[in-house]
Amino acid sequence: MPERLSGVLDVSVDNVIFGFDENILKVLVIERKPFPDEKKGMSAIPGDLVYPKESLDGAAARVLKDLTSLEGLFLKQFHTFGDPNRVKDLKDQEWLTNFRINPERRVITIAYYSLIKMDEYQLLPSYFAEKADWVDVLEVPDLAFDHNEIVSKALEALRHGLEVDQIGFELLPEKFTLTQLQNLYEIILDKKFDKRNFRKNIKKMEHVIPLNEKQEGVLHKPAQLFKFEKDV
Amino acid sequence: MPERLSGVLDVSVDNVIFGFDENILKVLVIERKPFPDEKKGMSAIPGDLVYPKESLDGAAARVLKDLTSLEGLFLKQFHTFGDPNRVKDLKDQEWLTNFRINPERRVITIAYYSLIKMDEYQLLPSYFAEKADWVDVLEVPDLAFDHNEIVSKALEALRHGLEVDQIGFELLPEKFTLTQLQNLYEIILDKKFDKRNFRKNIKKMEHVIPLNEKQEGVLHKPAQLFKFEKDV
DNA sequence: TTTACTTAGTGTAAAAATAACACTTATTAA
DNA sequence: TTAATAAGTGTTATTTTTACACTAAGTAAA
Repeated sequence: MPERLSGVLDVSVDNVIFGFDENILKVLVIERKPFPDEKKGMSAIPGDLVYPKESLDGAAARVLKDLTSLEGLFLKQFHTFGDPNRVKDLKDQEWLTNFRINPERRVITIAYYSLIKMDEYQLLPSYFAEKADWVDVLEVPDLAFDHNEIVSKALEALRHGLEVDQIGFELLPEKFTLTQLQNLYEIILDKKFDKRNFRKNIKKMEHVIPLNEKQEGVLHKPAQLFKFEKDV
Repeated sequence: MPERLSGVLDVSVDNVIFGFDENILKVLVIERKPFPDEKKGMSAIPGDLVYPKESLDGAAARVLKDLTSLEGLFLKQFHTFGDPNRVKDLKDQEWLTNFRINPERRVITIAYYSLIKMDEYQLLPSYFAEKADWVDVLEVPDLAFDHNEIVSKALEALRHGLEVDQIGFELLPEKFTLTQLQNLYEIILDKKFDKRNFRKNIKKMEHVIPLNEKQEGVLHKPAQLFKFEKDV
């Protein structure tokens, strides 16, 4: 009978939150409290251990709320990371010693991503996080553990998800213009589209519905507004 | 400071192994040893707890080998299942009581799938598995825990993977005919293709290489053989 | 009231990809 | 020689994708 072990691994969730704004795509990183002899805490993405009785999706939502105050996001699981040597850095080990009951214990982590409109949410750092901040997706700093790898896999998953699952509409104002929508696609996919062809494609989507309203307060020809209808 | 718990979850891996044969797609299920008062052990897909020092991919491979003797498969992680109530069935609980050190402990499981040629592998059940058998993918029996859900998600992932990642060529003999290849696609995707159009598409794939050889021993016009070249 | 500025909005033609379709060919066995 | 079987092959119509440039509607300033 093979060796049988129990309870020697910890399970965490980590969230890669992408923030979208008219012109840019960012990632949410938190900064840990520094140690007494440190200038600046290490940066990381918001994640923490899963409680014994909660679902993974639930844990992801709770942890995110605890660390950043963000709630109500659509969090999509995309990969589980479990390299036994995920914690290579000395600083990371030190941090674990201070904040975990079993710092030496191996942790596997289930990673989620989400995409939100930056300006609709306020980031309020918590007990654990010195601050929570947006960083450009192309200039992600050195992060704790294997978080840089997690972020880059999340970006792949996000791009894939935008095309396949039509995530993304949540990011726009309730009433949006086609130019705003095109912007969103271009920024996330890092790719330009032809205006006319883009609009032709959108017109095929049944859940993008034209409204009898126009943009107001702009100093040029006002655009028609559209809304997104979830269930068709 | 929020409650912080450690070591209260177990981590397992589960493998959904699809077996392909000229005409059919099957799934590998194992049958557990029955209890003394049972006629027949419950069926399940091969999975077990992860050891403290092994990678997840490594655990998936080891567990699979232990339970079925299959080795050297390409195992692809596709989802992690962690519902706190994964174990609903009374029989499942009973089984855990007999075979796990901490039977009441919640288990999250990282699921993998693979696809192999059935006739190239021999299934040898192990200590834990009464037998290991192939069942038609359309007639999967009631399985332990949430294994039915895992299998159906795996099938989705497989179909997606066949088109996107060109998994699938491992399934064919080293030298194969285009009809065999078409068969494989048709069975896995459960969909018919036009012979001529299919062949046109294959000719675009640089890694499918025609050989100067023909099929032998068939009682009809022998087909040209092709091979699959991994790195282009 | 005219002009300048800004972004919205629109159609067409060429090119590429996909879909539909049926007969001839090479081999073996009787 | 014939019958049986699966292999192999091209063309045309349809659909999808791409490339491309001017006019329209509103605001603000002269």
